[in-house]
Amino acid sequence: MSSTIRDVANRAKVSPSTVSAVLNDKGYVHPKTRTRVLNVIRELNYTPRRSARNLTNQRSGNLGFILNERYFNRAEPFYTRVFLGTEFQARNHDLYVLFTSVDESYSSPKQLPRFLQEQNVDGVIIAGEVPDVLIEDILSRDVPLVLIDFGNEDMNVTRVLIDNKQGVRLATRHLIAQGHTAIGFVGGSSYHPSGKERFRGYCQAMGEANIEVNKDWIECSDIPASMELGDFGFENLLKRCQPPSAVVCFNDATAFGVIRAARRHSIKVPTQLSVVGFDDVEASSIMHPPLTTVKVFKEDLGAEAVRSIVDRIQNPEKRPITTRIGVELIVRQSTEEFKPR
Amino acid sequence: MSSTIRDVANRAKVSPSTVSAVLNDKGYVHPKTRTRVLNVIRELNYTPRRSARNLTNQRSGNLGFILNERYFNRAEPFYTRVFLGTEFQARNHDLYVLFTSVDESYSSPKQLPRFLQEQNVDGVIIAGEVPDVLIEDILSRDVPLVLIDFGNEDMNVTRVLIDNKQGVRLATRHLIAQGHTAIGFVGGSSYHPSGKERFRGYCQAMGEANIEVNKDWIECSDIPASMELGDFGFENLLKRCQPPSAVVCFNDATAFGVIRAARRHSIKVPTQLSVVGFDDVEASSIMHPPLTTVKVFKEDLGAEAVRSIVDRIQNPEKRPITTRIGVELIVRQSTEEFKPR
DNA sequence: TCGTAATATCGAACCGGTTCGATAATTATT
DNA sequence: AATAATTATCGAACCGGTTCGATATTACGA
Repeated sequence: MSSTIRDVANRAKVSPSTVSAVLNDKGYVHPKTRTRVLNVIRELNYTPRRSARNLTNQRSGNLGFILNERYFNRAEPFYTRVFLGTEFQARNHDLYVLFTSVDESYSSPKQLPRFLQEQNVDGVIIAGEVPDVLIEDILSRDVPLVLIDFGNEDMNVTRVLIDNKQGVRLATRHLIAQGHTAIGFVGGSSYHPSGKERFRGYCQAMGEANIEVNKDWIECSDIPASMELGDFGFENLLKRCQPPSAVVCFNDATAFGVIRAARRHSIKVPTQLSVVGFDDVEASSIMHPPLTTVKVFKEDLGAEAVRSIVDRIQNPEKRPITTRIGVELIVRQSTEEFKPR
Repeated sequence: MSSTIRDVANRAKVSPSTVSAVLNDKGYVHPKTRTRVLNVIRELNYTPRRSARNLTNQRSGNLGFILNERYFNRAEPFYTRVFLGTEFQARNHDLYVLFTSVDESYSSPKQLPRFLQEQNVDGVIIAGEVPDVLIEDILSRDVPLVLIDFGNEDMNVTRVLIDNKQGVRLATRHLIAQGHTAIGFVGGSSYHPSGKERFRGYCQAMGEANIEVNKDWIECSDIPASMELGDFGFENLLKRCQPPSAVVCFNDATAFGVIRAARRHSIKVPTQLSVVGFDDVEASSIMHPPLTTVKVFKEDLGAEAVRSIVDRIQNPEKRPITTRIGVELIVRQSTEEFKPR
């Protein structure tokens, strides 16, 4: 067995409490004693055991990261990166991140993630959409909670959001600057707050440029954001009207779907149709043509969520706040200057 | 504060040890007492605290999952899924998975992941290539270890591997069945064991069909498996000879690179060049044309690794074993019948 | 009916840290 | 020089479980 604090204490001829004081920089320790203890610590290659620390400190040293089963199964590259961001930042706070998924059908506290039942987390980060009941159940247990890319004002929860409106505004303005005026929008239901915001960004940019929005160009269905959403959406749009010269999409997956549908109709991207996405997932730069998109700093979302949750753990009395993470337009080759036919 | 085992004990008029016996199905407990205790447990909504259990049980209840920083930064969709597989299986064993990355430049035990220093894991899973020293350092600490898709025979470590040879054999045979004979191979260095095995699978399939392998068709460079590998590799190949009619690639990323290079040279995929990948990452089905590839059951790799590590934890004396996870050929549209020009 | 075995429950000790009040030693104050 | 304040160290108790030997009760066999 490896050494304990008492081994160190014996060897350094002090009491365990003194060793503890050295380890945690607490109370009075004579400099001479301190170095003596530190030397023994080095000699024995001693590190306090996590499980022991956790028990006395009445904390678990873990953060929970919850993802909707739907995203989980798809291994959504977006949320994966968000998770990596939390993991990275958690190290700075001497915390670990426990990952789990929660089912769409969540309805009772009995289905709460294991780490909550076992009080094995000091706080929880939820990424993306989950059932509202889950959020309520967590809040009612007085576990610090932070939502990433989800939640609304009246939930009274700390949130870390994407600057959706600004992102789509940038994307739309980019198309306008390229001479496009017939600009469509393919998005999802307005249930998810991001959906609403992104649509607003589109409207705002169009308004700012005094371009009238043709309702036929707008396609919002209730399917979750995905390739299918883009594919069916654009297909639907084509049933109604002539294709616009450019389309703003809810996210990259949607854009891939739009491009697929366009290809089916022999509409060339970007020559006949400019397409812009949102997120900048890995595939976007691999695709042909590489996708013009709004880059979301996914790791930053995660990192900021950890910062927020640590703040909430330390100051539980503080009111919940909302942080927005900036975005950046990445111009690639799925958009080009409008050429009248 | 939430209730403890003593609260339950008091309420049920038994001693804590009896409650513990009920919880763990150990020793003799009268059925009547058992139900009484169980009722109180339900009433108080009691769940034993993880940190307390961990301390007495002298275990952490955690598994460590280590990924090379290189893969980590790219959020490799492959290893992400492997991780998800471990997480999922870990639940069945009442374990949590702690994720971390380790730097390419690892050289000293001081750089060991935090969870090892703090003895916060009962076993470690390493996915993909890492510095050999890291493996040695972990083994020398007597921490159960399982490697996924890495390691060789003389390492004497439990491994979970992909059936690489069979996979590439299937892929190559598929091309041969389509009438191709000029079949190239674009792979990486033979340092990674998978690289070697996949190349062997190609050679074997060619041999079995009595097709002579033209060395010019084979391109192996030392770049890590990536789009660049495929791009440069195919570019190099074209400098040497006429393009083959089909190419087997080390993995999907490599295949994407080959397709990019082919496009640059106006070689149409699949009309003029059939391309087959390996892994079946998400992007492969999104691409145009959708990639024919060898599907690796990534979650199974992770799940099997957890099963192996649990086995190693419980039977440390057992000799390390190697498991192979099967593969499946997924035919999409990046390959088609050979048409002589 | 007695002795032994099986059943049932308990209390104390322990896991490896941290905390905090008690105490001792040193220094400052007047 | 006596007292107060500061510095330094310690020991015991505690966190919330589990373990295990001791003890009490019941069942069984001869």
